[in-house]
Amino acid sequence: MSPPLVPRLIRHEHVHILTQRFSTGPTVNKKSPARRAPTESDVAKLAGVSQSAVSRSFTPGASVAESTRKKILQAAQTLGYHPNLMARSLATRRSNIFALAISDLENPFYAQVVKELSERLRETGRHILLFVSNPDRSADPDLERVLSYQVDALILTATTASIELALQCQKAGIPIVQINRESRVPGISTIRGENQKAGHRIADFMAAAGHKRIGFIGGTRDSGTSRVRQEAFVSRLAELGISDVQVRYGDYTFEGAAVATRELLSQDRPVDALFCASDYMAFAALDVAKREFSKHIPDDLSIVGYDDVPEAAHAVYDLTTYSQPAAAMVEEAIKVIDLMIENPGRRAQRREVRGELIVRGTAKVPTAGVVTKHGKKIWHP
Amino acid sequence: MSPPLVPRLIRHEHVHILTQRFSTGPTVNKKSPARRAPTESDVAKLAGVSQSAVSRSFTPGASVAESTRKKILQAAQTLGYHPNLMARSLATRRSNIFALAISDLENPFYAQVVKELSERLRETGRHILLFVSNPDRSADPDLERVLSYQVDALILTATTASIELALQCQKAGIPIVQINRESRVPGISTIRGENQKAGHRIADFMAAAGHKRIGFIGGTRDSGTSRVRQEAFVSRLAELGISDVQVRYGDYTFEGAAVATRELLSQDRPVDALFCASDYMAFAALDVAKREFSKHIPDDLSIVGYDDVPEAAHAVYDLTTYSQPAAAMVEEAIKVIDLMIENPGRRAQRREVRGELIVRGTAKVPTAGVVTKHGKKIWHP
DNA sequence: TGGCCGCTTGCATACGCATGCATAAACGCA
DNA sequence: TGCGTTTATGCATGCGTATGCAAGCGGCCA
Repeated sequence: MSPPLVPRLIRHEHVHILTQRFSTGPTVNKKSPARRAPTESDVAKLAGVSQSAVSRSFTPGASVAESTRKKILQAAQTLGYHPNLMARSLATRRSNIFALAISDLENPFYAQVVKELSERLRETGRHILLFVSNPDRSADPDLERVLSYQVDALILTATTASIELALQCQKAGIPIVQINRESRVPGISTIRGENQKAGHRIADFMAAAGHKRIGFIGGTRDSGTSRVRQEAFVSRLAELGISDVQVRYGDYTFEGAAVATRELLSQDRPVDALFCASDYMAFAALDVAKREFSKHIPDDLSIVGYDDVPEAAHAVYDLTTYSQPAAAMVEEAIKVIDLMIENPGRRAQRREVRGELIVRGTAKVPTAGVVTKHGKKIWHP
Repeated sequence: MSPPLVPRLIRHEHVHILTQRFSTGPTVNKKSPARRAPTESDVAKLAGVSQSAVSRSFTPGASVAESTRKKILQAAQTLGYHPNLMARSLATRRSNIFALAISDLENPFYAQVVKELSERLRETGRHILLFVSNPDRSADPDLERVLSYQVDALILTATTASIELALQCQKAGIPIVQINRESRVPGISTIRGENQKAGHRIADFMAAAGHKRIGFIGGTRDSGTSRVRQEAFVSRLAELGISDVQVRYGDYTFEGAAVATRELLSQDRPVDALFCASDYMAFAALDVAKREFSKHIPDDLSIVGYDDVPEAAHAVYDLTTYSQPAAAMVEEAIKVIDLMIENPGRRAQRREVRGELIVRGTAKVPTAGVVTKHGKKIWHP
């Protein structure tokens, strides 16, 4: 069964991979790479205490003498012990894992949401189990799995979840929060920006700047967020006597927005102001307008975005936009979740996070109404 | 040793009920929202079989009669049973969770890596536990936690891991793979693009197009990937008689690259060709060059990026770049990991994923060497 | 000195699932 | 019909941690 030593060594030198193959087999055993991880019992043995003492040493607020805890931590250190969170979750029925379902990762706003969420959760020792879904496919079959992983909560953003899933989660006691969505699924809490107010404000802003022929580039046709912004925008413009509003959809994609912009600028009487339902799409619009239509911004065309992603402040974009602070939204989301975890019977919440119309260089500015707040110029008539 | 059967059952019932009481809150109890999730035992009881039969029904390849499996699945269905993956992980010592450590989410390349990885893993029933790290802080304290979650593997990208962490993981039998990094930490497998070849190729390309005064915008100063590209690029240019190469660092950020570009274009004799170590930085360079310096691209200035992110193909950028296919890299990474999981003794692997110099509109094209491959124009002299 | 109290510690068991082993059932073949 | 063989099922136990309960221990006061 075990070949003589010399051939094996020779083989090792020559055929690297082959020797490696044998390393797990029953013959070779030089340094047992898959040693099992130390457990609390191992630590206990080394420290001369019981397993429960070790457990308590790792449980904040548990009753252990300082002296023995020290001894135990010492032993744990030398063994390289790390608590097994799977086992802990089993016992405590709490995983400290949040599921995050998302689809639009290329959009910097959502990248920021992920980042902020990860940061905030880490502060409290929790982590993210990621579900990236395809925007054109239902995320449901995937999300069913959150019921198997015993996640403590489910956060949805740029994704849909069916009512059935919501019900199942509710039955399982898993709080659900959606960020930046308007849909009102019972049992799902909602954190959103002030979509309606923003629509109104931007309409006022453009009208006050003297624009007459205005365009709107929405996200997808079934996006509630986009719809609310659009409706508020269009209706307020109508109140102001501007009823000729061109609407296109960019599907929240870069290329889609570029196409929409081309359409809006290729008409006989092209628009002279454009509200895009996301900064990401506004960037595309900006590029198309400047490069393909040689528009001078903002003299020939005003562009306003939505989100105020970090890139919007960069000199190359300098985008006028309505802010929707990802950090604040994430914080609210976590607050709501913690509330729901503490208090399971609680009803779903709806919260709105405030934003401002940030005045930068891509849109004509009305003569009045610009004020400075926290170092930023905002329009607040 | 074993107490009579009846008392044990009673006690069991008591604990059970108490837990329930507390979990719903002691006061209200109208519709018990936090009902405990059904377990295999519950399903077993309903189906009139043993718990192990249920377990086997959910284990592919286990020995169960088709008739009873059907009965069991039926019972599971009516109870709304979902296997508890924490418990399963405990028992099998496999979580089907991969840890992904990442920092540069705003860079579309990494967004794509996340997306592809998520997609591929889902196909085999695995998921991502996300660790977003701050680029200017060591990810280590955070990554220690991967040892607590019993992840099956650790994937690093746009992040560093210390040798200590690598050793700990190795001891725990957790494979580590880094994507798009050049550092040679023993025990960490590596998937990378052809950084060196790319540096050479782009140097040849620019020289052949007649450029004389050339710039390079690297990532961070300590990025191995960037360094390899730079060294290959600079040394090949030197061989070709071009020794005047300006080097700046954009820290892989948009704004950083914009600043670097301004420097390179503000000089007395500004560069006429620019190689950026990532597309994301190239976008910034493009904008600065066009908007702030009114450069006509590519007549006044050639810009070449690296990565070939989806945006690079968009009409508004139309960026000439060296490709580094995220999907292929992710696939290799998973292959390597699966190999290491199957075969724990295995040595770390280093694999290189091929790319091409994709010819688009932001750089002057040499008279010879352009061929079409898979519908893309590439430079292959 | 005796008794009470508070702090530590260990014991036993539960968490939900997987799996080796033994047993029972079904089947095939002569 | 009888026996060997395969297949299906249940039992018992283990995975690593948390925690209620009881016992031990020391201190403090009367």
